[in-house]
Amino acid sequence: MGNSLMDTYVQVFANRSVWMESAAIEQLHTTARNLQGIRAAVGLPDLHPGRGYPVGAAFFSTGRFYPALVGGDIGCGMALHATSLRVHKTSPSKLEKALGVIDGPLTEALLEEVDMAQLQALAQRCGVATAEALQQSLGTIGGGNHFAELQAVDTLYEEGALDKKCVHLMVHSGSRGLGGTILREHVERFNHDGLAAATPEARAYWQQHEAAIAYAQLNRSMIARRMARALRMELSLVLDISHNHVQRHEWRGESGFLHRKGATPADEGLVVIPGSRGDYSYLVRPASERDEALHSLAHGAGRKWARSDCVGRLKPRFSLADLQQTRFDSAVVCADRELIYEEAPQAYKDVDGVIASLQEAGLLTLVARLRPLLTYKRGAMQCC
DNA sequence: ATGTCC
Repeated sequence: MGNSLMDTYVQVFANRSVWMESAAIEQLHTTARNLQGIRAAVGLPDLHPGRGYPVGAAFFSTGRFYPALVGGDIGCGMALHATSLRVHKTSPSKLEKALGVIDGPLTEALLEEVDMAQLQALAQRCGVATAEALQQSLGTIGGGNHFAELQAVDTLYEEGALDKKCVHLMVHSGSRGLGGTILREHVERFNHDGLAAATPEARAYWQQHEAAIAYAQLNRSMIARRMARALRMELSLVLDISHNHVQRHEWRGESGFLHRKGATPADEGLVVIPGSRGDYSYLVRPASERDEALHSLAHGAGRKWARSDCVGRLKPRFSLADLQQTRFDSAVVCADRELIYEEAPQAYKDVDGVIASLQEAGLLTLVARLRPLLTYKRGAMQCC
């Protein structure tokens, strides 16, 4: 039983310059066809194949929603902070030295800043983790495409949008183990069938999902605060936006559910679209009135190569030292030899093509371009 | 993606 092709809107937003895997397009169509109640599926230009469902996509459904479509990293997103550090007073090597290792659990001093009652309440609401477990991974970046990056404002397209003198901090992380546990327990009970709206099961998932969203946001905030402490800088939050979630949503007169799987909301104000760790990131203004891309934008450059192909493709050409610096002379801290190959700029699409695609479709205007000074992926303690 | 899988 599938959805009628006539009633299902499927659209990919990418110009000819963007690397696009046919497997990802197939996943988009298969998902739109096979999950009951899907009315619209949109591929953003960072679209790439995922485990069954594509990443860089948004799906609108009525009557049911699909936790498996959100995936394991519920609440994953981007935060951007302005800092009190002056660009001209610092350098990648200074930053790297001052930062040290920030992978492990938070220290006592930082934990004092955490609202333990909030953590307790989150643990209670999600029902699958203790407050102690949540505290253990709080303030940790994680693996995969997650990172924290200190950046300089390279170009301002909107005058006064950011202070060019200030270093900015971008954090990409999520709910760590919590979201994965919620998804695993859900799939054990319901497979990939999704949940009918307004049932007790739907309400139960919704509560866990809300807890994971809040935990992911708190996690990003604590990552920023531990970096602020190490670098003796003040923070001022510019934005914090999740790109993995499901929301109640109205689309073209129907009310239903909007799933974003690596898709940034276009209806929550300014957002950031990061490039690879050796590329620019963009602060953009979404065209919030436009509905043809399901009120969503790309959440990054998008992978070009599968993780499993990266070491084989890049090791003959690039040493570890090559990958620890970039064309901008920024530093990449990543003590995990496999991860640094998987996350090499070559493994990602060109972010300028991704941005241009969205710009040409009238889905955004540029606000600022940010250039990496130091990207923190994973320090020495955790690896091997 | 992963208090991750070998």
